[in-house]
Amino acid sequence: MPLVEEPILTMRDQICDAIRGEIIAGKLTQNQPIREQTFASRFGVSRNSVRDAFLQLSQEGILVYSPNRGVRVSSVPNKQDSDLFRRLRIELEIHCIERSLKHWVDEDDRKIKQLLETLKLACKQKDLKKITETDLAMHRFWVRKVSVEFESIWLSITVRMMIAYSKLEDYMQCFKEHEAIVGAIIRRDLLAVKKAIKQNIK
Amino acid sequence: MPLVEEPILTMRDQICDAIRGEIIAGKLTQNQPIREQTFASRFGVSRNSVRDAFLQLSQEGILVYSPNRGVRVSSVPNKQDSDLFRRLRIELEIHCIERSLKHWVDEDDRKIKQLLETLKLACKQKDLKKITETDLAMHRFWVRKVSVEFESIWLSITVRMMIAYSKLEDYMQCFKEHEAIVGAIIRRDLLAVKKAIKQNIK
DNA sequence: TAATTTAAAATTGTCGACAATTGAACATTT
DNA sequence: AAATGTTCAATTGTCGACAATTTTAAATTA
Repeated sequence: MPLVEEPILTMRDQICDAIRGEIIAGKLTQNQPIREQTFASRFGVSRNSVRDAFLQLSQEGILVYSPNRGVRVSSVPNKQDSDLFRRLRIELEIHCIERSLKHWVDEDDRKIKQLLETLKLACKQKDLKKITETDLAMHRFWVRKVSVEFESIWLSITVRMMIAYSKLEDYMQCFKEHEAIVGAIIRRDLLAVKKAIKQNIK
Repeated sequence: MPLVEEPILTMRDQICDAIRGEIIAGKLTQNQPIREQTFASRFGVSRNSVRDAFLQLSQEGILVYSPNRGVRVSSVPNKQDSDLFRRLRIELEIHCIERSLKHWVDEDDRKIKQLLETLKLACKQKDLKKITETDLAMHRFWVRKVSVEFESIWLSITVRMMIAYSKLEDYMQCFKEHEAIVGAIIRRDLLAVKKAIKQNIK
């Protein structure tokens, strides 16, 4: 039996992750309507399960829900909103990383290095879906380590900023930024972590 | 036809509002399990609609969801978390109020005064459910006026802080704080608004 | 032809039924 | 007696069917 229980991934969560990934990777374009049946068929489940996922993603903010009219991909935030999101996200992540470092163990080092390796590979291969997935997973790691309470707030802020992620140009830059964060974490250099986080979140 | 469309209140939203109200007013206690069938019967709808509401409230953070085990009322955040929530909420609300004041019309003055009157009455009557409802509605007013995008983020932060709202002791203090905010808004005195908001959110 | 009305198809909303899972009470084993 | 296994009731998860609503297309009218 594992010391720390792995979170159970429900069908809903799997569908959410898939749709979120496609949106962030730019496969589903802005304002494009998304049909329940389409995804029900794709995942081989009933519309009901897809509805649950749509509802969750709407609450998350990456989808916009209109009664009787379904959901569509949310629009990218304007500059003013983005700036606020950025400030909120930095404050949240720095808070989380500061707290999580207090209970950081070698196993965490291993996991975060592993994620960094995955990111490196994805950046080399210019695999946008993989890049966004891993990017999200890394940040999620230290947020979730503090509390699932923060995770949903953090996620709803972060996904909005990432809707336009597909416009990312310099892939290796993304890797370097995360390399800086991870390096600082491993050295337990909180100040450097903060600096690296601020440079990455923009 | 109205100039500004009133948002359609779905069955789900109505159920959410009801449950949220009961939690904030302390009728549903912390960690108490909440059954789908209970609320399905109460509202005279199928479990499915209640499930939707539970899911939304889980994403919002006021309920905690465990696969195959349903939902329970979330625990009140610890001091450290509360402090962060407070900072995030202040930053969010001040941002929203600053922006909404730019398009503020007399009709908005009227509406906000009306809400203040409702709050005053509720405080006098010591009607906790009404107080929390109106308090939430007032802040929601200027957040929603900016964008529904912010609303869900703001709500998920705010409801967590309000789980312990039922411990409120001095009712009239609550009214006075909001009177200060509304007064400053009507004078279009942004600095005073900020100050009043900071004093209220704690 | 353009605007309006009507009909249909597509889509979402709600329900009841049943399967899968959990938790609790009870029985069995060591 | 403590630990383990078993049964059963309660609860959640998933599905297909149909109702309600919206969208699209066609028909009608001016």
